[in-house]
Amino acid sequence: MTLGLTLDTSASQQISSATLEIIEPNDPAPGVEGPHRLIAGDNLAALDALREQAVAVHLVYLDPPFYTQRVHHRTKRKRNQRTGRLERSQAPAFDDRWPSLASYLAELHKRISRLRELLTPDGCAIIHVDPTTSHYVKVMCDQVFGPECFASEIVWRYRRWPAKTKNFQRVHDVLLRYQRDPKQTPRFEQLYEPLAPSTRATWGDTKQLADFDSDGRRIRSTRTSEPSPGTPLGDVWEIGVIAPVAKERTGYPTQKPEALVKRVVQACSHPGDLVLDPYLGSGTTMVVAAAEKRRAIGIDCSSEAIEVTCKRLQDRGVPFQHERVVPEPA
Amino acid sequence: MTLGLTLDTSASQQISSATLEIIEPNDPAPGVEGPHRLIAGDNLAALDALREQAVAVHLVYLDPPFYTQRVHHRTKRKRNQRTGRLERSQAPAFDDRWPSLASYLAELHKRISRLRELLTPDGCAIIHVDPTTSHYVKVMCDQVFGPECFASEIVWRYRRWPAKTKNFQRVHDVLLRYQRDPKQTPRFEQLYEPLAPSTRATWGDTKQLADFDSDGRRIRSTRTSEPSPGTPLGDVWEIGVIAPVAKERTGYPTQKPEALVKRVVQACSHPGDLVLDPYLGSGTTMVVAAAEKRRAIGIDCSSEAIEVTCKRLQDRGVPFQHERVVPEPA
DNA sequence: GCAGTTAATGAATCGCATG
DNA sequence: CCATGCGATTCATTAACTG
Repeated sequence: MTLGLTLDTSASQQISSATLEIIEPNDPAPGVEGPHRLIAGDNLAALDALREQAVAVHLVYLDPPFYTQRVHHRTKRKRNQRTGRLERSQAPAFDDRWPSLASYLAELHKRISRLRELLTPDGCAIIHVDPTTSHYVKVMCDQVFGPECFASEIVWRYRRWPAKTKNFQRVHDVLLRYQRDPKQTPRFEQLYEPLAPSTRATWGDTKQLADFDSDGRRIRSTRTSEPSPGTPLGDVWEIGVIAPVAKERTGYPTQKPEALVKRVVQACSHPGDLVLDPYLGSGTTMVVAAAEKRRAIGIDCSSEAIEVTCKRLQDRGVPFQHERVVPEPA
Repeated sequence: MTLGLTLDTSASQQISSATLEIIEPNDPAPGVEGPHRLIAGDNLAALDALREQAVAVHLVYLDPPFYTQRVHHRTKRKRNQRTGRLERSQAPAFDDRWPSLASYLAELHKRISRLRELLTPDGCAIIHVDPTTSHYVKVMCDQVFGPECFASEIVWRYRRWPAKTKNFQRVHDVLLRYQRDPKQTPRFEQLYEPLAPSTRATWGDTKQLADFDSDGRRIRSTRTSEPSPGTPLGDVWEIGVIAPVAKERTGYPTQKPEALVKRVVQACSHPGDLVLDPYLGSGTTMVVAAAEKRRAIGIDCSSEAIEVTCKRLQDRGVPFQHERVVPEPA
């Protein structure tokens, strides 16, 4: 028995020779290495072009389609001038239908193989999936990175309306984190979360100190007066989904909360670093990277995605360079 | 590329012909179908023997070794009579070292294939793993049950002493739930968890009701006066690990909290049902099943496990039948 | 201004109607 | 009869409004 399925990855190695054409240039701020780049077009070709440009990224966050076998739509709202009523229109944003799980994984494999090569040795990639595909994606990623490069399975726990089902409500997504080189000290900024209520009740808000007797045996810990920053952040994150009426909501489907991406960016990169998102969607990664003083490259083939992101970056006053993938004739 | 690894499962089909010998019989309580059964010996042979007996179980919970590549020890505490000091001794409990991940999965595959056949059509199996092996185990289980039988990835989130690492703290385990037959209405008892604070603040403790106007358009929801039981239980469970000094602690390694197993038992079985645990360990499943008025079968090959469980059941006044696997000469 | 109240609505799943 | 689609369900959350 082979585990599950066989992927044809022979095509994974063929490098395309597309180039990136600058539609609207933008000069980086003084002292910064380059501008934010928004790239419209196929991410596979774009990644090859970035390799040609010897781009080195510190963090990749990718939120690929989840193998839902559905087309996802963008919702636009408009107030009807005559009636004064809010009206909604729908436009297809991306197509998540696949012939098979194997074909889905094969396409993802190509992208992840290339992403890996763009990473700095201390960089990492974070792949956002859901618990119906996460296991297959993890096994596939172990092949790309090596199992020893697997760093974390992060669980994003959210709250939402209940579904009518004789099963436990599905209320989590999964983020797989891989390091490029496990021998390097990873680029990692320690974040903290609040102490558990039981800990605060017993120990207050100051650090505990483990104590040992003369035989090296553990004895009762002592309270210190040094304030505790909280407990080091775990791999289960409770962050709300974007509320239906929140200002943050763009109408782009599958939009992820800024709070989630912000945590990824803060923990896995430093200010000035380069962050890449090859499935940009509504542009959350670029918005967050800019706010956190990182430099961002975002890629998406959906014109709806590019439109939403452009608008969002402009609204925030984030300057960026707009580019386009140009396939090279063979 | 094949995904990860190839398992030799040809041996999985060979059914052994072991029998179960009753060491100490026990009559079931009146009106109950049979006694709790504690079976010492290899679980593979025991499962074959249970099949011979046409045993049908409603729920399987299994907590197999996690592929830690270590031997795990039981800690015994004793007060030294002369010095009055607490002294700890260690005895090997189980060996979790494997030649390869493939061999680990192959052994688990054999057990899970047999477990599946013992399940009632509306029954389910819950496999407790950790996030370093869960993905491979899920892919393997998809082969045994069929991917459409996968019901839930349950995340057990616990709190513990932080480790010093340049990574997110690992604070979760994974429980994979599979149904025997997805066309059957699953045996599932709806449990609830408290409403989110924001919901209570806005809506109070009563149910909301969606409203629609005459055109079928959504209008504002109304408050009802019917009290809400809470929100249907999700697939992320926050349950504390057993504290190092808790009464519940037996000294057996990898012991799981009763609260965790209780939730599994309450949600996935009814009173009077038969619950099976082929990696019994400290006996938590039998203790919880008995307390929840379910009937239990526990199997373990470790004499330390059997000893701990016997003591624990006796301390709780739970009567049980003690049996032993007797390999049949070929 | 601030706090408390009210309004608006996403989207998972089941069950039933429809083709 | 099987596939498809739509209606019903109902927490969770923030924005807007009100006193």
